[in-house]
Amino acid sequence: MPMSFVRIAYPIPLEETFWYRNDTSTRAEIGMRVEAPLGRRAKVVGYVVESIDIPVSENELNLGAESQDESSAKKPKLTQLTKLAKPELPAYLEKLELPTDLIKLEPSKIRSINRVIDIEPLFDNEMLELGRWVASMYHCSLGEALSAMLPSARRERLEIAEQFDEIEVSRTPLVLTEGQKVALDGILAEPRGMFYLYGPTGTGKTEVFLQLADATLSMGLGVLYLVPEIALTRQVEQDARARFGEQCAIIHSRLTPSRKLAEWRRIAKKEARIVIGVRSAIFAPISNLGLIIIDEEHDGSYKSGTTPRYHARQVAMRRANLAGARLVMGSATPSPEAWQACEEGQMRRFNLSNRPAGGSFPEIHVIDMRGRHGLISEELAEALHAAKQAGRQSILFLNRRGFAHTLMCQTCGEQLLCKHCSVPLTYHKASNRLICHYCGYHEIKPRACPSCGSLDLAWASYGTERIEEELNEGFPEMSHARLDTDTTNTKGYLENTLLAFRNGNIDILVGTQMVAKGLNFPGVRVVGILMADQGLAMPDFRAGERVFSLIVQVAGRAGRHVPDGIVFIQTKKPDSPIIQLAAEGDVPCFLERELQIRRQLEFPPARRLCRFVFRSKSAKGARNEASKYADLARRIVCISPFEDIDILGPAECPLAVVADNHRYQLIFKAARFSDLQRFVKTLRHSIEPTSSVYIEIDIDPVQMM
DNA sequence: AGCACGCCGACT
DNA sequence: GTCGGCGTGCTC
Repeated sequence: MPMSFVRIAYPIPLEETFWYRNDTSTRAEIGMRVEAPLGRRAKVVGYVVESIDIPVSENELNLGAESQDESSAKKPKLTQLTKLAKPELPAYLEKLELPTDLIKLEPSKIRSINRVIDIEPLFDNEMLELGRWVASMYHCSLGEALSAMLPSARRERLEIAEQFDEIEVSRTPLVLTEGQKVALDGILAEPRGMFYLYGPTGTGKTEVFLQLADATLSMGLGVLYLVPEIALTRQVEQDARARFGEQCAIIHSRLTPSRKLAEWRRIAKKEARIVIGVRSAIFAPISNLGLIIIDEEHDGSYKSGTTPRYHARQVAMRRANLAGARLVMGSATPSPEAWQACEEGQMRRFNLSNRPAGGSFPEIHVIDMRGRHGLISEELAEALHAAKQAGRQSILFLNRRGFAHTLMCQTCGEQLLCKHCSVPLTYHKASNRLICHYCGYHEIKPRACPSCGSLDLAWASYGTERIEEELNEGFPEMSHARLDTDTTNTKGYLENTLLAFRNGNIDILVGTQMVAKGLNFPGVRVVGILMADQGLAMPDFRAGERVFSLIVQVAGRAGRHVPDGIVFIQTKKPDSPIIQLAAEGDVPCFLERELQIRRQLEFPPARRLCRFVFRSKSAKGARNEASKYADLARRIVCISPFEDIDILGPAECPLAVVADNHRYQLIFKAARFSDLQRFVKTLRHSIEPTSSVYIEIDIDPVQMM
């Protein structure tokens, strides 16, 4: 009986793959899942990534083996796989090239798989290749990459959607504006390539996307339409089904694993030719891909927060390139990365400026909160009352993603920044020190503000609860409701609150990010952005980018259905260019400024980053391991041709302890991405990791917490 | 990752 | 004296 071996990749943080005998009654094939024993575990699910058939039986093979004495005869007959390479063997066997790691293996160690799980392969060659690329790109095992590509994607850390969806999809094609037409024709004129639709909310990007999808489908090609992680997708789902019918598959986080798998199967069977989905849908097994769309390209949910920490935009570029498909992304607030790619000509940009529906942009006021106490200014309070009297509603938005332990001068709004990294320093009360979480720089907390001399240095932490208190005291005649991830965990709360607000039963809606993109309430007149600068206090070079896009998104939404909308941006940093440019809605100017700063400080996209996080139950263990890597990294940089690698740290992570794990980080910077990748691989292969310290590797990190 | 082996603390 | 803490090592 001929022999067959399969190479199995497991979704565990081990780079190695494992060989098994493929001798179950139903044979395992490449791309299938199998259940096999691994170490002390009786059954682990893995993926078949290679298969070898040897057209001789073990007995035949063993003829040449010197197995006189009992001990070796007792071993399984397959003693010498190496013999296959010997010239005495028949010619057809000589040609057989066995994988070297299989030959080296002691045959008695090769176990058999328990069972084959799938009837047909889940991955074809193309998808396996993509898996290999993901593994290499994001420094994880092949099994981890493949696992992330499957819909059932084990526990894909339940992400709480931070926004609810109001993407409006018209059920029938609409007449395009001139700008939309130019974009559509321009994109269709090129058989492939990357394109960007830039335009404020309401300028009709979605309609262009949909007509592109229509055109692609009618050519018999598949379409992938990525949208941000969203809480309420019913609307998109219905509209998309109405427009594309049964050939449309929808993948979002609220689907049960079994429904996700069902949708996935429909795609694999070519029953669905257009997939609308969140980040992980970038791995949907669509054949003959002709178009990938990334809506709200700047959105952070496109970056995975768990291994492999892939960015859907980057995977999309790879897939589009391999398939010869078009890649079209769009946003009102493009990421600096995408903007730069447009400027450099890697991507062709189309600007949309006219609102087809004829909405108007709201009146925007920046309110200086310096020297004031409380969360709601007199100006805003007055507007809230006026809105109530006019029978209209208000939304108070709080950017709670502020970092509570950042020191700020209460008089002038000055923030204490690291001299080397220009990110806010974090105050550690115990040591009375200000620490930089990028490079580890620290200083004693100054008594007075270095800018204005004020002694009123403090860190502020306000939440949505605090606003509610203030509303209870100052606005007893108005009803209000709070919407954030704390309150929406209760089932039905989100839906009920939204309904009540829409029906006008609530005067003021208080919320975090969640309300930022769901402001399509016709009754809303006043939008208050409280502590608009709070997000700037994050020890993260992307803080400005986030604050900016949030304000612009909020303001842009307000003008859509509210002809007389008023937006109040309350801030202690009214002079901040970020706040000012956001208030003016000057996106190109912001991005040019931001790109210049990034070049000066050598942050992305001017340079590429890789972040290592070392976590361990013991702080010492994590710190030592981080130092060990840092030392080695510095030595490698000295002796190897990795001249332009910068090493920051080790430093404690901004979130130093998570779930009893102490965390330290190292950041590597390089001008050339290929250098960074080679460096990271060299570093990892020249060190013996300590098993009690877990290392997370993040290429192009987005969240640095 | 997960599972067992192995060597130091407070207990029937 | 034992039960059990989780540090350490291994997985075809």
